[in-house]
Amino acid sequence: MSRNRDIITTVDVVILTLTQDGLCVLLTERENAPFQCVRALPGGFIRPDEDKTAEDAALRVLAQKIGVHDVHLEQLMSFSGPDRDPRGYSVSVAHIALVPPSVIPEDGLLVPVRNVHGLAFDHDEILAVAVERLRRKSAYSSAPAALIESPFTLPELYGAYSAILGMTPDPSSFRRKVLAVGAITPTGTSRPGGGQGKGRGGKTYVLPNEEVRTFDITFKPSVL
Amino acid sequence: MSRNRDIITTVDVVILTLTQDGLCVLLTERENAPFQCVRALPGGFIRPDEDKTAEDAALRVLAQKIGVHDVHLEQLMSFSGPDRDPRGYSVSVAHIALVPPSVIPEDGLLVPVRNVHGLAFDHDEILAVAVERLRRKSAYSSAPAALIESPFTLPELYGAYSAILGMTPDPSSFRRKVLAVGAITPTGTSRPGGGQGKGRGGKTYVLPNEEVRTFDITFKPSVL
DNA sequence: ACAATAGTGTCTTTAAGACATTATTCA
DNA sequence: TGAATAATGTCTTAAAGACACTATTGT
Repeated sequence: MSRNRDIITTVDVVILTLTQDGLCVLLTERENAPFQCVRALPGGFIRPDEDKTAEDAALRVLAQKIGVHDVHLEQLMSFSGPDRDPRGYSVSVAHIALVPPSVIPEDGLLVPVRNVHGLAFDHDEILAVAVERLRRKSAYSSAPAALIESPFTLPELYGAYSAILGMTPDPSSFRRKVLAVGAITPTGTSRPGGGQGKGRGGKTYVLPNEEVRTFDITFKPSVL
Repeated sequence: MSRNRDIITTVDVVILTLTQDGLCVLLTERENAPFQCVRALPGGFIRPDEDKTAEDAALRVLAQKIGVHDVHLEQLMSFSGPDRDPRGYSVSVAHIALVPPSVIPEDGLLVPVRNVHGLAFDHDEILAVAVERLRRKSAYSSAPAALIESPFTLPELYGAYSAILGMTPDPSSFRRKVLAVGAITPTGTSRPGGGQGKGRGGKTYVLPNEEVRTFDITFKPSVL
């Protein structure tokens, strides 16, 4: 009979970013059993004498295993059960991080989420929950701004929303709403040369306090 | 040096309901150390050989310790650290349940949340997070309907929203929105005698599928 | 009949969708 | 100068707030 203290406690992190290939997740290839050589979310054991909290454990794992530092983590949810880890009954506290592509290390295994399947453990499910959470949150917050380089132009931000929501809000309404609600703050400077180096340049913005703001309302698909 | 498997894994449940005294939480008085005789949220160890998941553990604890059955649980978040439980480093997966008063056992320790303080462990904090979550969710969902007896009349539901949001939306707009969005379904029957046995009776409604629905929009305070 | 509560109708106001128009930059 | 993109303006439409009004029930 297994005792409570035989339960394995771990953390996993879903690091999401947005590239030309759409929404991507940072994965690792497992070096050891179980699931050796299989792709997985970055994660590891909680070390009681090193980690004050599960979030600390997640930050430590990111720094040690994949060289990602100083990211804002949010707790996603916990996953538990006897079968999710072959080593035994486990509880994993999953976290989510929204980062711009520049935070991803050069040698990082960044994969478009639509191509991800067959991850180790129950990481396919964790990823699905994370993506679902991001999509929901994007409809009523500035979350997509956290996935792109800062500062950014309004058309760039619009593109991020469109990519994540899978729809195109009316550009004019989009501007009005995002600016009215104070979700982003102008830097005062402009970027020459538009997105692809063509056309008019755009004013740039940043997230105030690097923080994602929530709105009162939800973006709906435009008819166009 | 402590090993990962020395971590204690538990569940805690915040059972919320709405009475004449406002939002209330169901507590227990601890029978054993630590925190003997101190009030706490219902909770207990995850038993790997009995509980398939943390949620199962929470349901088992509710059934065994306080005689609450068949409630819908939602995961709140996990709390972890070396100091939250004097027995050692612990991870607790906290859950939240929204129930009508009738689900609370006769001998249950039901306390208005505004009077709650000095709970065992970090349960004050867990309760605060749960209440915050309920308040947020109430602004864009039918969550308050889960806290009152079903079926209910529209004025009763309106009262639930007002109590939880701490504001009074315009009653007319409230009706329009709640009905338009299909958040509640009419039973076809009416209740005689109004709320306090006076005045006109009201049509009654239930949550479709007993499920809380989310809206696209947010209730704002009316000027009145 | 009257008091009390439930429910409806409609005017005003706000804000979103649609889309034409103007502005700026680079080749 | 023209192509490409950024930004603004304005008309229409949908929906929320305000609030007067009607409806139903119990005493």
